[in-house]
Amino acid sequence: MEPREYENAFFTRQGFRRRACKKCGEAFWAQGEREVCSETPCTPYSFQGNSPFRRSFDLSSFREFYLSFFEKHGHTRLRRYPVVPRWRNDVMFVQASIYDFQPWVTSGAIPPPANPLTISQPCMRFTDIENVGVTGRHLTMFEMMAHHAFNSAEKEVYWKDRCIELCHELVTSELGAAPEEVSYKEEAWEGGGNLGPSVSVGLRGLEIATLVFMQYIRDGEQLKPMPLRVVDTGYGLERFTHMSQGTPTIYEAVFPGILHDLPSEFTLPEAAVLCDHAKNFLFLFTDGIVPSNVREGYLARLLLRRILRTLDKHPGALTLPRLMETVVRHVSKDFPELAGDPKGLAEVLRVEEERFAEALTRGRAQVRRLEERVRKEGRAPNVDDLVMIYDSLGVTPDVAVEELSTKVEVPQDFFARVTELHTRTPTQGWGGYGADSAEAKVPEPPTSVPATVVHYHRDPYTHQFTGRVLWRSGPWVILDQTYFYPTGGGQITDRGELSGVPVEEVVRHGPWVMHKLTTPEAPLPEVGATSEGRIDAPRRRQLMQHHTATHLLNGALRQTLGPHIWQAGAYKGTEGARLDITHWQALTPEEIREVERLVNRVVREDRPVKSYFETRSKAEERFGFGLYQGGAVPGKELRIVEVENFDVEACGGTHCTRTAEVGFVKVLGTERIQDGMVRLHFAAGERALEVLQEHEAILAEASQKLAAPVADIPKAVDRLLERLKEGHKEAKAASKADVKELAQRLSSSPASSHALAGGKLQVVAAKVELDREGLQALAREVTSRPGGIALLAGEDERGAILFFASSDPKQMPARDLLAVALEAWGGKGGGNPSAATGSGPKGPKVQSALDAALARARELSGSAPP
RNA sequence: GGGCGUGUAGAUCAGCGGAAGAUCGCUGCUUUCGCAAAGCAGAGGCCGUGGGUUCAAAUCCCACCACGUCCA
Repeated sequence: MEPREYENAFFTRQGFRRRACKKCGEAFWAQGEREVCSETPCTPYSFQGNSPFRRSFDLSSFREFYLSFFEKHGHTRLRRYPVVPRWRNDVMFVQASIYDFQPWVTSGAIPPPANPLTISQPCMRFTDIENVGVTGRHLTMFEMMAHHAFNSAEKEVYWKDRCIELCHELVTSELGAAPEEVSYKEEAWEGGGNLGPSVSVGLRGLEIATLVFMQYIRDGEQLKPMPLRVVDTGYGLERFTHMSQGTPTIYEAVFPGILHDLPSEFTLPEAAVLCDHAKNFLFLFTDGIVPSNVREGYLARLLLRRILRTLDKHPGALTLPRLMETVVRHVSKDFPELAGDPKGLAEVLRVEEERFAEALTRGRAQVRRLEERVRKEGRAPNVDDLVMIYDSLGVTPDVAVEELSTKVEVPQDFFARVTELHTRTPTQGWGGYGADSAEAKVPEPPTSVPATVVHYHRDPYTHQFTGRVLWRSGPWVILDQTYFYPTGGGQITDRGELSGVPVEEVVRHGPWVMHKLTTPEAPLPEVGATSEGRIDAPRRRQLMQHHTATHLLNGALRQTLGPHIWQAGAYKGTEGARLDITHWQALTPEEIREVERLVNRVVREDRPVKSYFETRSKAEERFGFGLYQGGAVPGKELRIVEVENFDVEACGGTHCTRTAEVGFVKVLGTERIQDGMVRLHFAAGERALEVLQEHEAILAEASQKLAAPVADIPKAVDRLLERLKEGHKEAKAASKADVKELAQRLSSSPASSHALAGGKLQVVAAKVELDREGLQALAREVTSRPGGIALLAGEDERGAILFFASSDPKQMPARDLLAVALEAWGGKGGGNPSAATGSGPKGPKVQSALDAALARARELSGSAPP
């Protein structure tokens, strides 16, 4: 960034001068004669016990102080957004206040909810998790206070000078810091393909805020100006609070109430982990994260497990539920929603604690076994083993060392070694959202084509209409208006016809709804002429029923299982629909029945389903962020779908206008698609009836085949299985008896039985009609007698098989006998002294192989041939 | 989303190319007034699923499924 990027009217007016820090050499702006910047290490930490501010704040009072300051200066105050950004798929958590407005607002797609605005946004940053409590200032969760302004050609709100002026006024005249102590350090900022100048605000060795001016789009080496210039600021609420109190660490300032209420065993480094992680988990849980072994859920689980390990350091002093109760009591004063699901919270904690205990017991046992295995290899367990133990068993090195009988030093860089094992995947850019595969194939219409007017929201029942053709490219057609619903929000496309030509797919692309004809070359009215549209009505009706049923089911699940239920995904097709929800264990049959009863009761009550547009901020104000069940919806206005007194969601789909139209809802099955997530398959309306009819037909068929009434099918199957098992047993016993008898016959027949070594050995050599398994059973029978030697030949589809076994492997090794036979025969094989097997071609040579083996046996026993 | 680990008797696991094992539990018998215990005998296995390699696969290779775990 060029130095002139930092020049502004405020700096000039107030006599700020640009200079290089005498210590770090970096450029900063300040008043007075400062020679070094005000950040660590150039300026040491110097506010503990000596705050630069006039008064002392806690989190609550500073937040209020900040927000009302900016309100006073023309900003609109916004409520916090969820810490889980369901409106984008490139990040798991909100990590800065600007995330709330990306990508739709920052890209200019929709206007900001207010402009300028101010907010205090809870943010998650898990990178510092190891440092919590250790450094005295790290947290995994903090609130980023911010004031944002979005400047466009139409509306200039404010830019660098006013932004810095507001910041400076807040820190100096409002809070009381000496103006010459504050430094504004230059820092080029870049992220997500955008960049611009930025200053970090330093005071007494602490960076307390960052002011970013997003201004350019990177296009290779070139910088292009952004159409929307964004003032993006971030003020650390916890840091300001810390500074205002001047406490030794940030934790005393941020968690005074919780720290006070903890048992005295837990002092600072450990207590900080408890406070920070519990508070963080509470936000995650409230905003819809359920512990799991992947993605966001894994981090929620990690927090809980770190808490449990910390609690274990003082056994009996404090339990997880008690800790969480304390944290809820304190934190919910400012965020009442955190106390909204005490039952669910208690249940998830119980399940997680149980799972952790199990994992630990299993892990410890496996560590002991691993040590034994390693010992057999003739070495002692080493650090690599510990890394492996942690990585794949989840047993931390300190626990593993307890289990091992030999001492292993855990190196400082242990966790770095673990990280090294995992190859880094490149972080995803901004291209991810909104670009589904269907859209990628769509041709780009010229921008002169007017946006499509859509009617399916207002009127989902009209199936015939006329529209003027505005544009066409191959199979793709844009009309001035349409009733066709394009694929979106988990609801699949409408089908139908345009002027008699079948329409196979409809997609939304930017401002247009594009209809795809099945035949690209089909004749259609000229551009400018009108075309008759006809929508496949039964299909649309089924999709509407499935979509409304999804909302009913979602509402019923939340009512039955608790407010932690969030929609994690959904699909509405014609054959059926599915809904994925966040939940920590599989649904029980009784829970499913209860949900079904509730859903169908709401259907019978024939409640109105209202859909209407509402401004985003008003809707959020009225219904909260639970609106975003289906992910974020673009637009200044949200389309609200409201099932009276039951469920409210922001949704762009086509819906029944009364619940009775859904007809009937049946859950067809559930599965745990991953830890912390349950999928429900269901059907509604006509399709539900069809499915039940299919099931009935299947039952009827089963009933007929079993010759039992439907009600007796389970009993009939039980009997059948019992009989099958008995039959199996009998067959096994019979074949065992057969083999026994065969062995008896062979060994008493002079043609196949040969006494050697003066009768101490009995060789049974014979060709039988048995496969490999049969030969083995027979050989076992022969060798179970003292001195028994089996030289058996049999066959399967692929050829002849030899199976030799010996009860006296020392004198009469089966492998050696087989070797002789193979030589005479030309087959392949091998084995050990007590058993050997070979295979080769069928034919007379098999007999000579047996003869050769028998001759060899005679030699070995010292018996002369007859 | 990616890496690693684990799937063998009801349970916990061993075996890791040559004829499926141990411990606990279960059943029966002996002993006892009865219980516990001991002794003896026995039942119980598609060695996760599907391919492949091999004379021979629980064992080696590939794919999939399930569970666990770590990292983004």
